[in-house]
Amino acid sequence: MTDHPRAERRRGRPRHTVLTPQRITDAAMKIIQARGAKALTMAALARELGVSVSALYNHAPSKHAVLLRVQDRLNSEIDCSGFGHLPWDAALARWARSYLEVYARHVELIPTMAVLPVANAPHTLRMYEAVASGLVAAGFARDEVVNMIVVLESLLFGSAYDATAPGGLFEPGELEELAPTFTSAVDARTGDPAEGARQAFELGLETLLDGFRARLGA
Amino acid sequence: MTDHPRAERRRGRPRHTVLTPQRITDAAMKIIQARGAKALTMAALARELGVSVSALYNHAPSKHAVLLRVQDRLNSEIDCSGFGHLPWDAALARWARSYLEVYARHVELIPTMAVLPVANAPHTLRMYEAVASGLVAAGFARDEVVNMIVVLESLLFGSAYDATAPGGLFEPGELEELAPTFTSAVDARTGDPAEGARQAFELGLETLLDGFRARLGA
DNA sequence: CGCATTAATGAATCACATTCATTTTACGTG
DNA sequence: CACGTAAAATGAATGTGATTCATTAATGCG
Repeated sequence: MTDHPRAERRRGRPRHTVLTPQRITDAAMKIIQARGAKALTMAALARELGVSVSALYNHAPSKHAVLLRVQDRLNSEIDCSGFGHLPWDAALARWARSYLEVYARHVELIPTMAVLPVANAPHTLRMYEAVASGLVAAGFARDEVVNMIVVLESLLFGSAYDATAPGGLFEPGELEELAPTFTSAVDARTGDPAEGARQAFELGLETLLDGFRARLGA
Repeated sequence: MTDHPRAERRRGRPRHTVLTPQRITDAAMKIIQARGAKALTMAALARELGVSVSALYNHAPSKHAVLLRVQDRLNSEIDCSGFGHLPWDAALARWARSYLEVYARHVELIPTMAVLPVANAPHTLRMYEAVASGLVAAGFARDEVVNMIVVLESLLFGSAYDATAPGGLFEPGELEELAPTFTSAVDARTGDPAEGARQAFELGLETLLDGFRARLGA
């Protein structure tokens, strides 16, 4: 009983080998990827890690805190590689498309994520730094940069919602005759909801990029 | 016992006088306005109406259904009066600003609202009809109209989130030195978070309107 | 009047997050 | 090596909400 079977390799401070922020986040991501965000309960997380539920609360003050770490992990997947290599608008477009892709996979997290403070989220901060310095280097005014990011993120979150909305989000149903023009506009849209959402996103993105380019000239 | 004390005025089908969709929605709105969306529980709703919780389930299949009715009520407050009177872009701007105003008052509802199907929501449908016919009358292609609406709504929901986000959404905290450019961009922003959000919304709105005008020319 | 339908009720049930008192474990020190 | 301490882990509550269900009351219709 003086030594235990597993995990006593490296000297120094092994301490808690099971419940580390890393592993908790790993397990949370695993659950989300396998069974969706709804399946991420503290009980499921504990089971995944082979500990009791209450043990988690020694390492994370709340489920919300766990979600913040998950978000930072997610944000690290967003492609910021364009900034510094491509022209600012191409880099921004790549970033936005990648961002959409990541979040469209986890729409249920958006309500949590969208209100999340940036503090103590290193990957998130690194991402914003890449975008902000790309834009500043391109010549945008410092006080515009954050607003540009907010606008693009808004478009993005909205499109991500739309992308995974249950098929007939815009189907007027029985009240069709109340809204003939709108109904015909909906019918004129493409059938695949994900494709429709992507088109809306592209419309918004390109329109915004045009506007930003124009603004940079002035 | 052949007649009861209250509410037996009009002939025809008075039936259930207490729990009608109207009154349930009224009570829900009252609670939300008084104590916020978090306070809207089935228990609170039942208490407000003076009935038991389970009684509600005879008139609404779920809380979600109640929220859908609330949303339709909210949407009826959005100002669509510009369409038909003003130029399309002015009408669209008025609509979008009013929309933002309404939802910025109830951010907690957005996650529910944003995924809500339009079917069986008469006011919502009336609103979309006004916008869609305004745009079609202005000369936009039918298959663009819905995407334009989606884009504006995305911007709008995003800004509404941002508008009520806890003060330092973008404050980098301890990790400031990781993101110097971003930090200075955040500092260059206006102090009041609601004002900052409004500015972001205006930036997006005006940029989009410019783009839409250009698109109409081509 | 009697029956069928609809409303309303209170008492479960279920799913979660979170708290707490207590025990277990690990580790450095005397 | 024993021991004390602090961190880690535990299981058993607790609390909050939504939702279900069997039962009872009322109401309108033939």
